[in-house]
Amino acid sequence: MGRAPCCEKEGLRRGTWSPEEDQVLADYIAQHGHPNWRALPRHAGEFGISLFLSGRRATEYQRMPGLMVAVSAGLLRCGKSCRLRWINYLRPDIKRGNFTADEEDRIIRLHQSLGNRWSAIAAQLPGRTDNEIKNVWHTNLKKRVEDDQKGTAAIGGESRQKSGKQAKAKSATANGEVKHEQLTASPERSSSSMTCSTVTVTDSAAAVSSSPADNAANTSASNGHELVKEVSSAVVIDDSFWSSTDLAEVMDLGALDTDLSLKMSSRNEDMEFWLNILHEAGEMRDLAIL
DNA sequence: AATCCCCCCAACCGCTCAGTT
DNA sequence: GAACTGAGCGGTTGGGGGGAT
Repeated sequence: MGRAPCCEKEGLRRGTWSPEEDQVLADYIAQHGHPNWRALPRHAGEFGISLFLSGRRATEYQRMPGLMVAVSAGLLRCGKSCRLRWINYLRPDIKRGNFTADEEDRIIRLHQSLGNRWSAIAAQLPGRTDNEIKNVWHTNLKKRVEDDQKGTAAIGGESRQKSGKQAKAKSATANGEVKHEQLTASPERSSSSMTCSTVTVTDSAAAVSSSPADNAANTSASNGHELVKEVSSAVVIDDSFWSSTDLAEVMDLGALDTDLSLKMSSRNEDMEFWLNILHEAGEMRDLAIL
């Protein structure tokens, strides 16, 4: 008997995750964890709706219309895709940015002893994912090792440096000029393990937050491609903040500004507007599933 | 300025393994 | 022990950015 697919393929989104999807997923996992990846996409959608109805994500929903669609439709992703996105991208403890020379050397040594067991190698490098290590091996380290084995020391030394193209891209992120694709729901995405890191949030996201935790909640939850475009003035959060703060705590939805619901209550017209969108999006979901 | 081409990396696919019924 | 499910792992791919021409 053939193995059943991990999920229904029809109606599911593929490809790059949108910031809205990231937020739905991160919100849900921060609150509920991920006991069951298979069921997570549906539950995440339901949870997102409850957030909307409670007004806890008022600002985000107003700023990101796509978020409502993403939420109301549920996460139209298979559980496997959600798991991968979380593990490789959204997890709070992921260290982003360049691999240090020490990390690269460790990867090479570990690869010599462990082979292509990327998860085992990743376990020895806190903050690094197996996928990331696998990528850096195939794009950089493998060639370096091969060159070294050929005895071409000069090339080997050269290969330690990123290619000019890559180096430029990385330096851009180190300067806080986060590229469209490279901004992720993980703040460290824009940081380097060797350099400073910055986190940018929009004015609106910062405006509704009265505490550092709230700021972080908005930052963690609302960063995304579109948000970068929208940045008019950045709020910079130091690396130390992220390293000392647990995302689950940061994203404790109960800790969000309690005045938010009051703010929402003064926007009954907006609520009605969004409920209409919710309704329409629900119909869209039904169509997608069909 | 336009086009080509290389390279990076996020994400998908298919498989295995472990747990459950 | 068989059947099935879900999680995790490693290989692979394709989109897109950016340098080269």
